Amino acid sequence: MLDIKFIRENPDLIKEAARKKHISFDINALVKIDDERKEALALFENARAEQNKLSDEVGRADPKDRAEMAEKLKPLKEQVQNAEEQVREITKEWQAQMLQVPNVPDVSVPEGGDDSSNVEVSVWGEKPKFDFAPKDHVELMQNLEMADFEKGAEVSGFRGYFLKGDGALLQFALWQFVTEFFRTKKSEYEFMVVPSLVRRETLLGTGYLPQGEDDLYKTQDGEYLSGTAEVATMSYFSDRVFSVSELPIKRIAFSTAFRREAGSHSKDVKGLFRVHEFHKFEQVILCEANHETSVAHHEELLKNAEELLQALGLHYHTVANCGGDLGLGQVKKYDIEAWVPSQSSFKETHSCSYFHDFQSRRLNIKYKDTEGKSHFAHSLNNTALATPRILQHIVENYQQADGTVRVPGVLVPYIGKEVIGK
RNA sequence: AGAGGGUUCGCAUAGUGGUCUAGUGCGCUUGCUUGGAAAGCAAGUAAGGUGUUAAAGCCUUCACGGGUUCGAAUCCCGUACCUUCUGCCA
Repeated sequence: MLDIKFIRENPDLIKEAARKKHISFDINALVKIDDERKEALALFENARAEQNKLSDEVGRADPKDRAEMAEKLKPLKEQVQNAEEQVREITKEWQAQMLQVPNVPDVSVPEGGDDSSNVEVSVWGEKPKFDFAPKDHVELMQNLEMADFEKGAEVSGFRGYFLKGDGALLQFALWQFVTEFFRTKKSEYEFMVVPSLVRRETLLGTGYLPQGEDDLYKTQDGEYLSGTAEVATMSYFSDRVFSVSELPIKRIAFSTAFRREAGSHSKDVKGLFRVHEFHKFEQVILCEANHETSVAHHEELLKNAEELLQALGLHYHTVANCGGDLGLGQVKKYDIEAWVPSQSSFKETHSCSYFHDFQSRRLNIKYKDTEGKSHFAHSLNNTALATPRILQHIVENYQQADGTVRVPGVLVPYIGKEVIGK
């Protein structure tokens, strides 16, 4: 959500934002309906003021005169009701359109319609060299009895999986590793375990709805299963007014995550990369409403994720996502993609975005500055670690000729062995 | 899941149809007082919209959404949430 005043004052910015994000949005229609809304509002407010005044007079009058006076006000009542109805209808349409307004992407966001236009901004590490044909993670993990995909599909459905034995242990090890990482090295991030079962408002607030309806599971009671801990974590702070001294607020939140993956039927159909149910540690920051502050925290979130991947010894690169690959509310996004030998390509492990006040307007998250003036906070988030996805990267990069898998050094203490499969 | 109770200005409360323009206490801010503080006294103490050079004014908000009425915090209906009891349950 953007400020309607800002939208009206900067129509060209909004048009340019829609173009760059490859979203169709008619700003003229919005301005027109906003004019109508103001007009209807003025009409209603004037009628209401008149009604308030006259009704008040009835109240002050001698009781025996009241009935007669009240009778005369009946036409006015009808007028007020009509005016109010008018406002209600226009506002409904106005709100629907306001939810479609794209946030303005940063000038540094590359042009492009989809992820093929994302631009590499940095690379870390090198491709592992194999003197044998590397296997994919499905084969490796099945051979090592770390996962069962057949039974997964049978029990859970398409994209279902079981982790077992060392596969399950590896996931737990990653959770412990990332927990220790934040506890000891990033202690300003407070831990949270947050719900995945969330109400519609939370998804509207974070910007996943109304556009992402198809990607979300919904319960028969009307709640949704969230696709990321960001949703509940951000919503935790909704309707709050912070003092500026409390900012920035940093959280590392864990939850199960659910995604329908509608429209991805032919993509990544095998294995752990794209599943319906997974777990994620998510970094979330709320900070002062200042572009430079947002950018600084964006870089910080990126760096945290990079430190984790470096500790795990995974070769990765970072891309700046192009306009068409940004969500409605995102100002800028970096994806981190780590190397997958079986596909000779980088595959996403992290997604790092900032939103300016797009989310906090919808969620009503404010703070008061030192002068007591209130502002909507800025928000940002980045994956810290998502499992089981990253198991693919680990087992493939750490595989050996005999089909065994070395355990990254930082995980050895949590698994109690250096090689899986011996 | 069923039955009951509840939701009011930061907190606690008052308020069952018309000066509620939401009272009071606490808290907070400022001033007076004081050597300084406390106490006391006084004043102030929400958010959003509209409007304006600025303001005044006006509108909305007593969980949310409808309704009744000239007029709703107050009456009616629905929903959400909290809570108690019962049921179920890891």
